Amino acid sequence: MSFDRRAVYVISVAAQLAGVHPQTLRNYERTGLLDPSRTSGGSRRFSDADLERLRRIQELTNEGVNLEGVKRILELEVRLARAEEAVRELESQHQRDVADAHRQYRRDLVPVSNTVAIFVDRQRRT
Amino acid sequence: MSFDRRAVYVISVAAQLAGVHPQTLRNYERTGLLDPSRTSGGSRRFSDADLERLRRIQELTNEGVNLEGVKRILELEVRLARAEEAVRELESQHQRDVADAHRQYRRDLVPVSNTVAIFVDRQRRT
DNA sequence: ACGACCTTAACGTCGCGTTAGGGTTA
DNA sequence: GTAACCCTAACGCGACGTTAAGGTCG
Repeated sequence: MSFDRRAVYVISVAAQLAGVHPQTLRNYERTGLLDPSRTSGGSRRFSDADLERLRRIQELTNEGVNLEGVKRILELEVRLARAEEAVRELESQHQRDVADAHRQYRRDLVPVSNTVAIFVDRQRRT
Repeated sequence: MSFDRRAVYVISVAAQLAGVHPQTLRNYERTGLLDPSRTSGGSRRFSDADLERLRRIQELTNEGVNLEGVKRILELEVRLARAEEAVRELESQHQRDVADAHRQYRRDLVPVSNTVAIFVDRQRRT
């Protein structure tokens, strides 16, 4: 569930872990689908995040989507996840804010209809 | 902005309007990308909605996305639009509900701290 | 009865995964 | 020094737009 953010896999290992030809990974980088970091010597190093993305790329290409399609789909999936997260966030915030509004009054308010006399001291108001 | 929902275009006209070979439209239907209605005689009839979708398909394929990718992208775009609409809807509903909560109390409640005496008639409560 | 529709199938191009060849890093 | 990395380029297969051939609707 939690990833090591460091880029640790050389291309052959990354390729093996994803069941892909190493040259395929170079192709993906060239077309902008992946962006692994590099050592000072110029070798690629893939992170867990790169691998996760790579596996999603594999799923999509195996299902017949070409690279241009994969690129757009991944972007749309990110945007969709953000929007759905925003919906969940708004829904819970809605609950809280409405409940707070009620609580604020229930704490120290009394319905006028339930009182026989009220004397308001407006001077004391801030 | 508003479309005629009726399917009125024969395949040659639809193809011409979208700048596409008629046979391409038959391919799109076969792969499930379009679903024009049919006359009793078996001829295809395309609606404005079909044409709108067709133009979006053209945009994507011209940009290098293959048909499987187009199919998924169109679906994701619908889901994204729905989610973003839900966000807007929740935001305005939030405003309304919180304001309503306040209004409900302001109409007939008075802060306890601003009164010098309250006599509650609990018998009258429903 | 002729033109536009229908279907299935063949052709051609292009994207992309793989392989090959030659040079550099560890 | 050898094994794995780097790059560019060529090969091969499959997807897809187009064309072709033959039959049916209006």
